[in-house]
Amino acid sequence: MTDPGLRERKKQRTRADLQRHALRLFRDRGFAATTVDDIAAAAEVSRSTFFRYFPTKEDVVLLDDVDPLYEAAFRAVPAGTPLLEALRRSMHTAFASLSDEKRALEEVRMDLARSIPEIGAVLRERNTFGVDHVATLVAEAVGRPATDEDVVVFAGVVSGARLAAQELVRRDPGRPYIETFVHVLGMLADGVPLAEVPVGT
Amino acid sequence: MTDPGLRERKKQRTRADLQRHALRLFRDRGFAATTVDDIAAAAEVSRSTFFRYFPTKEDVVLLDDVDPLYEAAFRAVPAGTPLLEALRRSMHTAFASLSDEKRALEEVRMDLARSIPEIGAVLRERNTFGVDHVATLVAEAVGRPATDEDVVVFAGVVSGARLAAQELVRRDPGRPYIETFVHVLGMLADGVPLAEVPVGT
DNA sequence: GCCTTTCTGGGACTGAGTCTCAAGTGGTAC
DNA sequence: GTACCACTTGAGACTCAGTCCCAGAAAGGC
Repeated sequence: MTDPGLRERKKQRTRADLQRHALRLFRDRGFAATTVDDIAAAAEVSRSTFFRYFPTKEDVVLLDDVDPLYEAAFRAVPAGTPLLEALRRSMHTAFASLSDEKRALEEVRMDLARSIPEIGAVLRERNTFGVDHVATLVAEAVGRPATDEDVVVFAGVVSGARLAAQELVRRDPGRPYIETFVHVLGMLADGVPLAEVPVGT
Repeated sequence: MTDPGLRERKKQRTRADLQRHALRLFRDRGFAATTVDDIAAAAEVSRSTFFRYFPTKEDVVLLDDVDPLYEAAFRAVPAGTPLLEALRRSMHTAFASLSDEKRALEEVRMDLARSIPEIGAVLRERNTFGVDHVATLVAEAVGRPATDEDVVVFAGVVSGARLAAQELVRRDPGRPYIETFVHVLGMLADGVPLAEVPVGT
């Protein structure tokens, strides 16, 4: 927590500049039509520098200081709360604590994730809500190994809930993503919907 | 169903050749170390031709004649079967009906999906078990619109179950993928595991 | 001020993916 | 069989993502 030093501050600023300009360009011209050269030029650094900060063009969308908040909120839920409810509540409180600026950035990221499939895929992969990440978190919370079958399946269901939320937003744009996710998690508390409904006419 | 004609047969053979050689090269040298030129050369066609058959290098892994079988099996489940059980059973029967050759091809595809993240992501995206695809299928089976919230959430859970199965296989290589998936679907019939377990020590 | 460490810019290189055009091959009608 | 049409292929040029390397600039410690 000591003074970061000039060098470190410059790096943080360069990284933030690159992301800011990149997201703006993606939004205005589209992802494919924006080249890395364009982004580097807009941020007034060289192409080389771009790739030093972000391994790929997709990664610039992934830079994220929101995910840690969800995690912290989850760990802060009082002991004794049922697992699914704990997850649902931590999503809610973490999102409520975001600044307007962060929330706007989050919106753009989500838009891109929805409109550009590759980005959506990468985002899901590396996000807080990837299966193995949730499994690790949950394992810690309930005091079981992360290899436990129940833990992994629970984590899978949570990831699935997120996929469902994204799909619902995709079909009804304008619907707020986080609230939808929270809502879906609530639905699952009553068991898997439709599981017992008979198929056929 | 009439005679496909020489032209059509040639195309099918070229497509199959490209996939066969590509998967072999991927397995032997790795995905990144195999260039499209290598694949085209092995299949004795030009680079241009490769891209006429497959839009990207990843897509060559996705060519799939197995998915339709799952779908057909699902539609063939007797009316009245509970939805989750119907899905579980159709997975089982469809996989049992595969020829040894197809099953081996399926193995290689699954290996690649597991070891190369980008492929895994694309596979999940376009697979039979993508959320919107399952939602469409389920909507038809239970006679509800595909936009129904319950339908989408159910579809999300099924996709999540598949993610969990993949994760379990990843942590315990050698475990058969399809059987694991079927097993996970069975677990969900009793509700979401751990949902009510309290968090904290 | 000087020396070391770290960061940047420039340029060369590989490979994916797109496009265009000319030549080849299957289908078909006579 | 042959002549014509539609479709398919091969070749080459081009753009852009991503990697590598090296020389010079900037920051930190003394």
